[in-house]
Amino acid sequence: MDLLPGEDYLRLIVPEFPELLLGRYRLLRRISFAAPAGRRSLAAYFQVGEKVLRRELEILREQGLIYVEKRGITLTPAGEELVTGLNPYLKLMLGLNTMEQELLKLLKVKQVNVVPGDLEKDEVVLLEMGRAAAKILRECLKPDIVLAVSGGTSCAAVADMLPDLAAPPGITVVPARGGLGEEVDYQANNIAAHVARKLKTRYRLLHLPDSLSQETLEMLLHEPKIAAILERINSAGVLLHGIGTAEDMARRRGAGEEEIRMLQVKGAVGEVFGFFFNARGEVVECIPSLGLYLEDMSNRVDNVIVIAGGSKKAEAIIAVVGNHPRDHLVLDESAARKIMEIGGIDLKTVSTG
Amino acid sequence: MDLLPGEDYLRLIVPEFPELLLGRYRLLRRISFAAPAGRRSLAAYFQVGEKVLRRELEILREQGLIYVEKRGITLTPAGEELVTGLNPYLKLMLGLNTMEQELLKLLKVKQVNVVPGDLEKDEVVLLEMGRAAAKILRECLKPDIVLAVSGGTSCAAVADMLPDLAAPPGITVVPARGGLGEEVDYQANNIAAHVARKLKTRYRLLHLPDSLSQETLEMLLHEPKIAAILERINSAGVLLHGIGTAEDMARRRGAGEEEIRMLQVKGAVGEVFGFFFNARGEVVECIPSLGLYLEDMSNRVDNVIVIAGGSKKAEAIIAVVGNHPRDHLVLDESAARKIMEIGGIDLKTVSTG
DNA sequence: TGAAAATGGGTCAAAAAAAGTCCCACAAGG
DNA sequence: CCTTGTGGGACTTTTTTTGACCCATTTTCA
Repeated sequence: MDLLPGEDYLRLIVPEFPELLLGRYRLLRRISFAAPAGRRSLAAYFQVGEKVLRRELEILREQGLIYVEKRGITLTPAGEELVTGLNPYLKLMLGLNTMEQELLKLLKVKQVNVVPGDLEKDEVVLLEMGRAAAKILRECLKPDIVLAVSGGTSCAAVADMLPDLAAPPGITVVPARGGLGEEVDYQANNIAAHVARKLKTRYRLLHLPDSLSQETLEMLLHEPKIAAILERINSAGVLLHGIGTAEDMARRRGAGEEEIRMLQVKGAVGEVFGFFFNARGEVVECIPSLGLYLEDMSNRVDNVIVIAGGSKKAEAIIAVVGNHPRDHLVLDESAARKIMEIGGIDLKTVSTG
Repeated sequence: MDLLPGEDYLRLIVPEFPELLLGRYRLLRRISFAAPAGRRSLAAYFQVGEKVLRRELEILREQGLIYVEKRGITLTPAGEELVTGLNPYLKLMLGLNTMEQELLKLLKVKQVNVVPGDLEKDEVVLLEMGRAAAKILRECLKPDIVLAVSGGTSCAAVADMLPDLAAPPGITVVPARGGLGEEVDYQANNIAAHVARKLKTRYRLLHLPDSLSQETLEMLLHEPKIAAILERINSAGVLLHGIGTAEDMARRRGAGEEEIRMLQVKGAVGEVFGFFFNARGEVVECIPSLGLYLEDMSNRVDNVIVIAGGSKKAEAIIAVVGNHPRDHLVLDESAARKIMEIGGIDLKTVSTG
């Protein structure tokens, strides 16, 4: 008779517990980000009847976790504390801790952080991931280093969730690579600036037109100002980047059907600031631009933080993080599960909606 | 924002959880002791509709915790493991651990063990207490010592729950005191024999008629055989005894109304093998008999284990254990709560039915 | 400033789930 | 062999849940 962890006992004897816990946690989390949230909008968000939501809210109100006022629903201080403080226990309950252990073995990474939920079903998960990555990022920052950030919604979320508290002095924030044809909100330049503002430190941008020819790039490379910035970028001590699926990123950057088919033929599954990888982690294509030289990056950058979520990115994450050493990986539960599935490891844990 | 223990978080966000957990735990515990148990008899036991119980059983069956067969309901191995293994987590959840801490401060005792539930409402609790005390008892046993046990239902439960596994060699089990007019099943002699059989060791009994005069006792004292046994008893290295309320014990031993009124006048609240105590722990009356000399007992006995349950015994427990050093105290949740209430300490914990 | 939209609260009927109450076939024990 | 207790099934009644409203108020945006 070996003693299982108490969480397993709880799940055995009260099987409806994870459902209740998760449902309310997601509700509180949503309120936390969407406050003041309306009853109807919440019901619409969770695709659930208005009355069932009302009952849940009633319970939360009785527990003193939410204020429910004319203007909407807000978290009480107790609710705020709960939604942040519950996280480690929730991870334990969902078996995410053991999942993190497994991912450590599976990938070339020193630390894994799985946040509960599915980014594709609940956008709040992205912000939670951002919060987690932001915490790690702050711990990596040391005086006088260069922090390089990539574009994408994930990194934007990190910037959003960074508390605006001054970082160690002398830090410079730069984009990892410039001119990749992203939407402006998710451009590396924009995010670098955003992060720098939050950290109350300086930044340097790399403004490049999209899709330049190789010759033009060569010429730009000799421009003193650009060369100076590139040098800064390539002396980065911390790198924060997201990972995209090859197809999505190609489309988002305006590739034609022909190019996408070429990528498929070449076996591209993942993308990191303009470089496309196949499943073995080899660069099979890249968008012409300037920035970090990916080839030997892992040797020079002290801390590489990767953030990516959603089950559709599982393959891409394996391709990149499974073949290139990284220090920190932040992902969501659905991506983690998918990676485990592809990796042939199955855990008997509760599934999250 | 201080981090509360996770259990408090769980109670906040899923307030119906303790109810579910406790209900099913009690159900499993009952099945464990009453197996094979019938659906109707269980419903009658818990004073609950047959259908509600049927639904609970359905859930437990789905979880693989019970076998439900024609002959009745039995625990599966998983169920057995759960009902024993869940205990520490349950105590944590109910705040019994903190309660134990408080009782340690309040009473003169080195170790406290509070078992969940109310002995007066659920007889199974007595057996759980017996199990807990039995475990402690075994740990106290060393070769060649004398173990003295008192009478009462609580000590009988300890004997019942002792696994019949050979104890260290040379142990002698004796009754703490003889001839107190108890019902035969709960007489110290009987329990001593029962315990000895379980421990596969020898025992010596002290057969005395009830209610003897002081002169007769003096004479018996000089009988060589009796003197020899008394010497054994007073060399006890381990003492296990229960505690009774003064009134109950007086009645059970056939006292008249007049005597009971006298006890009340003298302020007797508790009783330990024939000695009646007032609230300050002073002996105010005793049933004439032979056995352990209570006065200096605490000086000579290495380990004194006390077992008592039920809220009505709270006063008696305080009187005895609050004034005389004891080593181990096993009690039930209801007694513990009542003691805390009398002691002026209120914990905000969930109440158990 | 004013209208439109969104808020919580309340109500009421329909629907679903739960609960109470049987009876039945079967197995065990005296 | 019969009595007693067992689980399972079926049925009705009751309770709860749910969905779909409307209302008064507040907020928001033009």
